[in-house]
Amino acid sequence: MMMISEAEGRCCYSMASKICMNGACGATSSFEWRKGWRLRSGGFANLCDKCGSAYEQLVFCDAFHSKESGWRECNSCGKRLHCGCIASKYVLELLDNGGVECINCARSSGLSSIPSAESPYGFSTFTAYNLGEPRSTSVDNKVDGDGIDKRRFMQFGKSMEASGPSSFLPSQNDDTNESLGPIKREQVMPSLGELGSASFLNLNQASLGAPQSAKRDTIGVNDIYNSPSQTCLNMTLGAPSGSPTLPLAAPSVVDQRDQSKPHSSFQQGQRSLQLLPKPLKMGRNTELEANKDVLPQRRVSRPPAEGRGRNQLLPRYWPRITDQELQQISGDSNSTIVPLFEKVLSASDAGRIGRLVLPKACAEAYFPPISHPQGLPLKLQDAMGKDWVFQFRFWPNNNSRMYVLEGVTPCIQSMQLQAGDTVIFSRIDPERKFVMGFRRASTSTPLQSLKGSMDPHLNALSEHLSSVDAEIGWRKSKKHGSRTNESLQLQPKLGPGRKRTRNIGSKSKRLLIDSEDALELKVTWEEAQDLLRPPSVKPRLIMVEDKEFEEYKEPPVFGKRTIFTARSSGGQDQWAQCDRCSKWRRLPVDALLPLKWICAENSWDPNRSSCSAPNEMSPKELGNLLRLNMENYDVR
DNA sequence: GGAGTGCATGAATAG
DNA sequence: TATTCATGCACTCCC
Repeated sequence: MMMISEAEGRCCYSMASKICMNGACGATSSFEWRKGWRLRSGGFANLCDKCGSAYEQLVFCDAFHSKESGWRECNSCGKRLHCGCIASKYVLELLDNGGVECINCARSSGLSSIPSAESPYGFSTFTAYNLGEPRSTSVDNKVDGDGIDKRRFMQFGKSMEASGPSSFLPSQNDDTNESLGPIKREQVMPSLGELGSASFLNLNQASLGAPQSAKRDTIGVNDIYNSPSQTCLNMTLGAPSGSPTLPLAAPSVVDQRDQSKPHSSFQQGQRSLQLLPKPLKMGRNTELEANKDVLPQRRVSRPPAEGRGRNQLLPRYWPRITDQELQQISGDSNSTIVPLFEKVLSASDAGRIGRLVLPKACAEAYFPPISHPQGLPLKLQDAMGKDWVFQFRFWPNNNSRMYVLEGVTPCIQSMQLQAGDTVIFSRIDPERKFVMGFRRASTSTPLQSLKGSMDPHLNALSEHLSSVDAEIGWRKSKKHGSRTNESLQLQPKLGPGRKRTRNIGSKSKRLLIDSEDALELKVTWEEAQDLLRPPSVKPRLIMVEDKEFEEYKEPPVFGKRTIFTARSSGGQDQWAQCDRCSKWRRLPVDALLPLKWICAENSWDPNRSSCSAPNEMSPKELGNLLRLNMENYDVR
């Protein structure tokens, strides 16, 4: 057994991974390094079970690996330090020129931005090692910017992937080093201070050939944090600008495999699609399908591409965005928009109380870990490009946590959101900026409204989504175009928040809103009116709160949307599109169709009661006709 | 008295 | 059965 270099330190929680030095083997073995453990005088390295070669030890901080991960050389003293996580800010200072200085040099030169206040977490010192040059064993025999064999990381990633996220999230329990047992998310959330200490681990790569070369630099970390409450998490992270602000946390974890295999969000989406459940049913899908040329893809839920424990996210929180949109949004830009999760606003969320309850799994997967109920300020950009700072915090709840964003009322109001609308949390990479889009409940067409944003990417997203909105052909008449005042007026007497909730259905909202099947019915009142085909009996007109309603003895039924055209000779025709072949068929004006209708059901015109029958008009004529009449689209 | 805060409760859901 | 999460509600603060 080989002795790993002497080290001492404390760790929040971390995954120590041993990777076989034998490139042909590449086996990985990992063990958990738990908070409070101290490593002294080796004992971790041993021989690979697979091939007998010595392991190289990597200490792997699960929580905060960033894209800056890698070996960096101090501009001043030349010391090479492993910058493996955000917390390594405290051993490395980013310089304006993109370089780094070790903290000692930075302090000597007065450049260090790291405050000297006492850490509230009681960590006094930790030990950093100058481990010399990391060896390259990468496939291309080249030390890349990370300085760590990418292939190995990929293998490591595979190993991690295979074992699942929870398998490399050891317990954070201070009190015991006993068998880990089931790991609760709560237990693996490091405190800020813990994260600070975690940086040590990323410095602690022992080199087989020269463990004796390790020089010790004792660096105080009792000055890492002033106080958690003073720490504002700017989600615009990763900019190597040398900004003096402390990048105290990453907005989300970037898996090593994600780093080693960079891919666009579109690609992520492609990958994710393989995991998709049944496509989301949307109201009007019949028409949308029939218009494949204008809407090639359905809006489907996709599992988020990254994040701690993303695999545990419930599908209801999967962001719904099409690959086409992602591709176009990503476009030629170097930036990619990574949809993280979305949430349908509850009455509480949208109410004046100003608290938006975050799904626990999402909060823990994508937002910075917090260990104190007071949480952290979290900066997000809204749909208009305006920055907001919310308090991201949690409440203890039944041995668990309840995560909330506090202070969201102004933002919610500025976006004119209400219960039932969907807030979509995304991230723009590589800027790693969190953005908050939304989709109105009043329309199932994409309305992640980001128009007017100062951010070109947001604008691109906005423009695109808006165009998709138009392209979908889900015509909004003028009376539908804006947020439907009528639909709002359905609840005019109800104040915000709780009382309206009763109408929404309280807990049953999960059925009413979140169910993908139910989304088929997720339309505004006015849109619903358009979809209703009242029986051909004369309604009785009644007045409810100054609104005129038609009352029928029999319930209306959903029918297929058709269009009506005026003949030059007078009279009207009704046109319906076959759900199978997409051809338009002329029907009697009084024909009532079921929601799904195909040519074979065209009992009015035997010559066109088959999908193989040609269109009645040339495509051009039909197009003109439809275009003309779409403007006055009359749905019955 | 209204607004804000923090925890408790219990229905819905997942495992 | 455990967990999640929407919401109720008691308490405190402030005008």
